[in-house]
Amino acid sequence: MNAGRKRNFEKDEALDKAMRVFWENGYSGTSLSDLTTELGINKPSLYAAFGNKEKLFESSIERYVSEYIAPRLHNLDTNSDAPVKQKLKDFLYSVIELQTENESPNGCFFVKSQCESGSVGFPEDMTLLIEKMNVMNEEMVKQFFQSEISKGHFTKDADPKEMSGFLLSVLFGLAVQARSGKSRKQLQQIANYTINALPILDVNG
Amino acid sequence: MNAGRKRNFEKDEALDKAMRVFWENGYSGTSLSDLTTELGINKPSLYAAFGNKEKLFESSIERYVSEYIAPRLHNLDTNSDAPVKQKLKDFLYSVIELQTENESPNGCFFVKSQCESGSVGFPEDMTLLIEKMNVMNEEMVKQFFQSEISKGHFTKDADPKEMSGFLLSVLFGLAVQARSGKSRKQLQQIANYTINALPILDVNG
DNA sequence: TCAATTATGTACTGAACGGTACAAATATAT
DNA sequence: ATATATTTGTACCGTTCAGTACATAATTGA
Repeated sequence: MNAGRKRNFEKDEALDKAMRVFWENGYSGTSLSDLTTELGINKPSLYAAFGNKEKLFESSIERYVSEYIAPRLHNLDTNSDAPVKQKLKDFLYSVIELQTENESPNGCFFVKSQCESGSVGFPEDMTLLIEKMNVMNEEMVKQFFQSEISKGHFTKDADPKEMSGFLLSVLFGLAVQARSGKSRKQLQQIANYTINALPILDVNG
Repeated sequence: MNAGRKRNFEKDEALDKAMRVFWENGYSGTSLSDLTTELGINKPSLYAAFGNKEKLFESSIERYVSEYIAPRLHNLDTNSDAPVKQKLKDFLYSVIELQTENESPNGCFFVKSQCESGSVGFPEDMTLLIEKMNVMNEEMVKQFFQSEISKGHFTKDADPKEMSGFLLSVLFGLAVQARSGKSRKQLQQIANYTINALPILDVNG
């Protein structure tokens, strides 16, 4: 163990709280006072632990993606041998659940950040990071469709790129609607409608 | 004509510029310096003409909706007796054109504001205003589907509420994707895919 | 025990924030 | 001409911003 006084907060807990503050208020909408108040620590501790506001935001969004997005995408790809329809429903419903959970802000932190990126006060590095993560997520969704098509679960002329673009649009749209207060049930209706709109070949043919 | 010195800028032009600044940077991401620099006027003139930052934002979003959104929705409802598919394509394509125009910021000012609303620095009045406008837009899209269903252009079990919720989700999603730099062509593909996913009854039966 | 190391709390920095006071400039009405 | 009304430019207000200096407190290794 190294010498020196012990930190009297859990770094991981603090990061989790910071993520929620940014998720609620965005980067430029969040002040250091907001953060120190919510995290219950003071500025020197925050800077020692996380660098600065920008670095803390980057850590927050990385945490969001690895904790909330990546597992859901991974589950979509590897979720047993359930029918496509069920896989998609599980995936969309779990995203909707996340977007409407009472313990965390409405909507999607990642979508909110995409909307904020490109603004003057939004650091270029953060925009690039978000872009990179977005490409990775797209790739995973595309691979899912590719795999399902190759297994014969979609009509033969189905295009994985088109379908992933379409599904991501709906997902992003759901996030916006969740942010504006739409109920879980309303979003689930949209999800159901979306799934039914895909050219899925039923197990029965 | 009233007495007093003449204003040496066009109020409407200035509002248009302000709208674009907010559209690009959001409410909390825009400072008064950003505004006065871009508008080419100084603060006392801005305050005399538009009240304050909050009022100017409200005027900006009202202008955005009345200038860019409302006409497109109106056109969707009244666009001659073209086939539904064509009406929807015209509508979605014109929205995509707006979201990817080089002369204005990428994405949709309205969607960006919805994502920002609910944040601590975002005035309650503005959130309510946006909510109200959102309900109106939803209503117009729903009425379009209702009307088209009653004309027999959709399958009989089609639900106008579900369909409008779905279409709005895609629209919002397109805005997010436009903001993150997707090309016009990519967005048009998604639009085409969406239209084909709707249970439209072809003119030929 | 005591030097070295790390975290904490307070108090501060210069810059930027939203907003305004006030005098000079410019227009109209009489 | 002159009183009145309105806009403009400058210079300022108090507050908050992100970030830091520094002294004190707590922990370790020797």
